[in-house]
Parts: sequence; C-alpha cells; structure tokens
Amino acid sequence: MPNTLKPTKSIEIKELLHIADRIIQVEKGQYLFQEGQDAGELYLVISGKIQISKITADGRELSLRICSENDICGELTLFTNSPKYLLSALMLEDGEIAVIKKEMIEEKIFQDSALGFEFIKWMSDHFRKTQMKFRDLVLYGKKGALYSTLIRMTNSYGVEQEDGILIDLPLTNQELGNFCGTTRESTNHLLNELKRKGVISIEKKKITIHDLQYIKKEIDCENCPAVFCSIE
Amino acid sequence: MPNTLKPTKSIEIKELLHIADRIIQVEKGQYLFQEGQDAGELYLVISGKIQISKITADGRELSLRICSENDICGELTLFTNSPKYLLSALMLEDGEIAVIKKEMIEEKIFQDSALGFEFIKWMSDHFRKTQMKFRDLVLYGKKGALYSTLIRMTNSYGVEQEDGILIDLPLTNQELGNFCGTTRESTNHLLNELKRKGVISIEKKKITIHDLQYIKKEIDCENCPAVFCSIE
DNA sequence: GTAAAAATGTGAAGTACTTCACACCCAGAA
DNA sequence: TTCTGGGTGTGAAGTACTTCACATTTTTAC
Repeated sequence: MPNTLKPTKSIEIKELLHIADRIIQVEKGQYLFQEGQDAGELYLVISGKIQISKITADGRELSLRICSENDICGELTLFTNSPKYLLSALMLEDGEIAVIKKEMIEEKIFQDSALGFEFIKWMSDHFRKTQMKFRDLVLYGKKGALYSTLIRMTNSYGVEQEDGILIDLPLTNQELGNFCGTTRESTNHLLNELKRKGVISIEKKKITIHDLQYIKKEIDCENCPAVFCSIE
Repeated sequence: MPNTLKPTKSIEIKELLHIADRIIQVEKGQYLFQEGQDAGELYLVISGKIQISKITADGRELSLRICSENDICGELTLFTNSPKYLLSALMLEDGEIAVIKKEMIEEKIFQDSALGFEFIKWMSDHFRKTQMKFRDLVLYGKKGALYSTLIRMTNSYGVEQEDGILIDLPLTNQELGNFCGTTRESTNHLLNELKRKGVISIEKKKITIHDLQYIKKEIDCENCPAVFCSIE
C-alpha cells in the first residue's frame, strides 16, 4: 500500500468482521447494491474501492463517496423500516467485501456496548464529513464544489511526490463532475484554468496538485483535520 | 401544541434527561453556542426552537436545521478530540434546554446499551436527512434548494388548514435564503413566482402551501417519509 | 400615532454555469 | 496500419443566479 495521507481508521471497526454473514468477491464494474433494491445487509470493505452514488430521475448521477478498506457502506437503512437501498454502490476495482445482516448488527450493537461505541464513533465521523461537505458545495458554487472535492480526494488518496501531491485514483472529467453536481464541460474548464495557473497537472487521468494552498485559499478552507474532510 | 404533521419522535431520547448536568432557560436571540467556542457539552431541547447555522468567512450564513422539543444539538464534536463547536446555535424562541456533559454521554452510552441504541437511532435518522438534503441542494439548483426547503419545513412545522398547509414558523426571505444558500432577492423572486401561480401565499411571514404536489413534482420529490425529510 | 427600522418588490446589468455542437486526441481492436 | 470509441478541449448561445440600486410596504419602538 502506498504511503497515502489518509487518516488511520479505527482498528476496532474491523471487529464487525466477527459478525459477518459471509465474505464475497466482487469484480470491477459490478454493483454491490442498487437504489431501490431490497436492503437487508450492510457491507464492510476488506479490499477494493466502491463509489456510492445517487441517480436522479433525469439520468444524472451524483457521487457521494468512495469507500475503501475498513469503510462501511449500505448503512443508510439501518434502524429504520425502510426496505430499499437509497443509493447505489459501484465497484471501481475488484474487491473483497464482508456482508453483515442488518438484524445481526442491530442486535450486536445492543448487546456489545464496545462495538456499539465503535459504531457510533464511525457514524459520528461520517456525519461530520458529510455536514462539512455541504458548506463547500452550497456556498461557493461549482468552483467551490470542485475545489473542495479535490481537497477531499487529496486527503483520501493523496500520495506525496517531489512536485506536489498525486491523487492516486484515475478520474475522468465526467466522474469528477458527478462528485460536484456539475457538467463535464464545466469541470473541464475549471481544471484547465487550474492547469494554466500551474496549480495542478494531469497525467493518465490522475491529478497532481502542485499548489494545494492556492486551492484551499480560494474556498476559505479552514484546514479541518482529514477525519472531517475526506472523500471517505 | 398545534397538530403538526411532524413525525413523532422516539420517546426514549428523553432518557438523556437523566444524565443532564443542569437545565437552563435561554431567551430568544441568544446564542446557545457559537462556532469556535470550546465545546464540552451537548444540548437536548426541552422547549423552544433553535436554528443551527454556519457562518462563512465573508459573512454569509448557511442555515442547516431548526431544532425543537426532543432534538439534540451540539453533537458534532462528540467522539472526537475536536475542542471547538463547528456551528452556531441561535434561539428563535425562548426555551428550556438540558445541558449534558460530553464525557457523561460518551460514558453512559458505553454503559447503557439501550441508551446507546437510542442514540445510534437518532444519529442514523439525522444522517439520512442530511444526506437526502444534499441531492436537492446540489442537483436542482437554487429552485431545488428552495422547493425542497419548503417541503422540509412542511414536514416539520406544517399545520393542515382548509386551504392547504401552513408552515407555522415566521420566516423572512433572507432567513429562507440562508437555508438554500441563495440571496434574499432570488428567494423573493422564486416565492413571488409561486404566489403568482397560486401555489403558495404568505401572511405575516408565514407561508401557506396550497399545492404541495406542484412543488414536489418540480424537483422529482420521491415522497420520502418525513423521518427522511424534515428541517429537523 | 409617528418615526425609524426592517423587510419586501423589482428591474437592469453582470457573472456563472449549462447546453449544444463539433473538432481533436489517443489507446486498443481488427 | 486503420478504424473505433471514449475521453478531452473549446467556443457560441442561452439560462440561472447574483449584485446593485432604489422604491414601497410592513413592523417595531417610543
């Protein structure tokens, strides 16, 4: 594993493995679950990357997060009677996933307060990130959305290089746009502007950020710790 | 209490009252806490209404939620070492608030799994709402932001009338705009358009929605249950 | 009741973003 | 090699939203 800037996750969330129903292998391009399907399970990522998105009525896509090792997904329907997944989960790489029954985790959390505590901690972090993302997307327009997405990507998948930080994740303009609620063209335009200014460069669909400070300054980034500000 | 459409809250969250450090009276216009202050407590609302907002560097305000009876606020710093409040909480009415020490709740949740379970349930609902709000604010532009805010207000503070649903909460254009990340003028323009079409009417800063279906249709509302879609 | 303050209404000009249209570039398949 | 398709680059036109400026109405304070 490359030396990313990613914050170390709680070791304890792995404890959920003990109550896993089964471990599955899922290939790149497959959906782990899709919006509207019956939801009875949640997933602990052992390896691989999963993109969580919402598809709109008119066919657009809003990407919300990318999960990797020790992340949980499919959690939105926990503790409700809601029977359907609200989002879709697409495998970006081949991966190994632990499947946990909804009733199982609800029960275990009740019995095992240490596990419950870990779970609350995870939710708490997760929630804070989502809340903070809000500000950037709503208050600073599409530029704010893109810039803050770049910062989050850096926190999650950034690898330090001599000339800056490489976001070690291949991304098309369209995919990046999906995270920002913006069009491919607007994303392209904004990225080229950053290239022209020497703030970033792109090679083989991977972005290197040469001047993170510039990007942060433009959106009044408060330099939250990475646990508050990551793409997951 | 008027017969609002507000979903009934879990009775159990009131259990937190038992570990309250003290009960305080706070007057309208006072801040319960402000961004950047040292955070060591969280708050259970017994009565009154509290608006939770984020202030930006350039002085704009983004309002996130309005808490009332049995809501929790100040929860964002739980389970972290983060020492400062991330948001501000303004009293919209006089109210009575139970103050709970952060360490106290962290400890109690660990000891008392029933309480922990209730708390997770609350967080889970809370998170889902925030996540769902995202879509509307990011994907459907400012109109989407306003329309979805109106729907949320209806779910939280709507009172059924012969001619529609009254949102029983006085709101200026500016305040409504703060929830949508939009300007007073844009809010005013959008509201007037809705008035002209007979979809809403406004009297003494309170909005009555005559044709909720029109608003829902415009933003492809999926008619989520109110626990998924409220201003709190 | 009157003055002051707060909130609303509106239009014109400017900026941000989207849509559409199409050229281009490059990697992989035939 | 050429063909093909997915992704990129770009400009023109249109739409959405903001900013500014100011008139009017409503609410609050004395």
